[in-house]
Amino acid sequence: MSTEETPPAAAKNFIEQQIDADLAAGRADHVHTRFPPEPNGYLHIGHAKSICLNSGLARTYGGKFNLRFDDTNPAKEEQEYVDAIMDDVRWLGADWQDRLCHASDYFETYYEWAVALVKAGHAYVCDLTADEMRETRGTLTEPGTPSPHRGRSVEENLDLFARMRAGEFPDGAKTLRAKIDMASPNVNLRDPVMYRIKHVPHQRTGDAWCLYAAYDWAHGQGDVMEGITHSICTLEFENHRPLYDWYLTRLDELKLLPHPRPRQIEFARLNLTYTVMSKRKLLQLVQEKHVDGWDDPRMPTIRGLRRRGYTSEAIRAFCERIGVTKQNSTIDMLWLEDAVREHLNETAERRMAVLRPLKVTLTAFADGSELPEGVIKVCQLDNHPQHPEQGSREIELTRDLWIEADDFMEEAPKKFFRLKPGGAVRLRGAGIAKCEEVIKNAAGEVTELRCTFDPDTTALADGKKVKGTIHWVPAADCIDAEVRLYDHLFAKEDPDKAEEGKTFLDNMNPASLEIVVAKLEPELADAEPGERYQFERLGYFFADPIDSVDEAPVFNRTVTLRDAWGKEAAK
RNA sequence: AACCCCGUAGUGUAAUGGUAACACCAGGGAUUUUGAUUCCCUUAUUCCAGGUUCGAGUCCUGGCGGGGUUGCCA
Repeated sequence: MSTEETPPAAAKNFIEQQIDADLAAGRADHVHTRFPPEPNGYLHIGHAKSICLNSGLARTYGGKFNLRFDDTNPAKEEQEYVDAIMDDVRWLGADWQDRLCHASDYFETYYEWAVALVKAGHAYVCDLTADEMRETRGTLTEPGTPSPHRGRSVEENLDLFARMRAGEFPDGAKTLRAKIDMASPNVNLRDPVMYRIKHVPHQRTGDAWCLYAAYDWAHGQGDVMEGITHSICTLEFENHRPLYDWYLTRLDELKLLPHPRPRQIEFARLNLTYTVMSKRKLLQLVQEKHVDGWDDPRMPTIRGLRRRGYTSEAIRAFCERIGVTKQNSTIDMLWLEDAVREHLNETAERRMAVLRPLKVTLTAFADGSELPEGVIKVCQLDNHPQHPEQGSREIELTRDLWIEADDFMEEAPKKFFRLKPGGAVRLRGAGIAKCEEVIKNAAGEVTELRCTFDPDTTALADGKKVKGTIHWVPAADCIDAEVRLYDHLFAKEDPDKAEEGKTFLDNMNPASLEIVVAKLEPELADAEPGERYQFERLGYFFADPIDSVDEAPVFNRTVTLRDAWGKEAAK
């Protein structure tokens, strides 16, 4: 038996605590959650937080999780988004099993319930235009004034509502409104609109309806149709909760609810540094072509992150780590990057690649003896130093090599452990190279290094230890490949904090993408699209699944390695 | 301005009336054929003022600060 202590139970977030309380008090006897996207855009990392939260809650409590499309506004919604959303939710690992739901599945029930509310005197048909309604709603400090149609008889309301459904009136001519309180300090309760007329075909119901439910008169109703117990949403819906509850209470009084009443709980949405999260801005970036589409690897969309090379494990770990509260906060992008580094450090095989090549010619052995014509040494490189079971591969060292231009400095500071004139460095897995000569072109730029080579990898002939190790590829036996180096899309932590007269677009990072033609070790010619590698000392790279072709992979940099030297050098 | 929500190390979160803590970041050190990984150490925290209580980060009142809300969007 081990004497390990049992790990402390993970601290519960406030939602879990409330669920515990509901369970203990008998307000619920199980947990059923849902993720309710509107199919009018692509999912982003903020949605991932909600998906992980909702599906995670179901898993933790042995409950169920639904995917429900909140498709109540056909003017904005498209099938393209539906397909992409399902694919992304599935990729994230959330499982809705056989419960793929749509608000549009309940349109008939919503309508029947609305009729019941009309009959009970809780709703009325209003002829006010949108402008008139705004004018009579009052302000935050002043009460609104009742609509002149507020007192219509039940019979008249029923007749008008039926004719609304029948398509007798043009868009915007009439609405169905809940009769609540025009003087409520909560504006949402000032006779909110339940139905508006839109003669727009719906992607699922076609021309069946010209009447569409507003969010508030749909969401809680969808929840209760599906037996949702805990309806989790973001903070901006907090002021809607009284309305959410009001509708459910009226329906409950009329004994119409098929399931116990769900409970709405709000949490703070995710904000991340160096990016924007609003659907509107993301759409703008795509439409105005500031990025190459929704799946541009710089986008915070799930599709962008996938194309960047992020793993769903990393995103789930990130969502777990950031916690759930009601406090508005902005998470440092470092947390996301760390999560993917952590996962890829464990799983990605290592390879060598040179992003900015500098020619190196080996001229002789360190003892002065002559180098062989072809292969000097067959080097064994571990695919994963921490996991030897992942095997190794061979790279043939020849006289002509490429090394990273950054790994040589003519006038190097004392702490620079790489190559410098007269200095020595270890070529990873090969041996030690000593820089004997620096060749320059007419412009004075370094074009080649001539080095002697010692196949002993540990120390110099004089016994001095070699501190630095650099990566390299053989010049004759490497492949050229396009590599895309991505950085933050925005140069400012908070892109929305723009100067007077400027917008978030002015804060875009001009260096968010750099494309280089890199020299890759021969093994990488066989990289399959979608594979991830660590290019040693550089970062994690993802073989682009769209642009890679046979024998010619294209790599996207997912994230760099942590770089202590970079920090030191920046000082 | 009215209503609602939120204020705990730099950041993100715990502590549920009983010794303020964890992770990341930062700084320092060890190991290392990736300046990576791994390991060790260090710094620093309850917005303010009253009140209740033996005892308050926690409860109450007031202030201050931040966010949300005035779509026939969700």
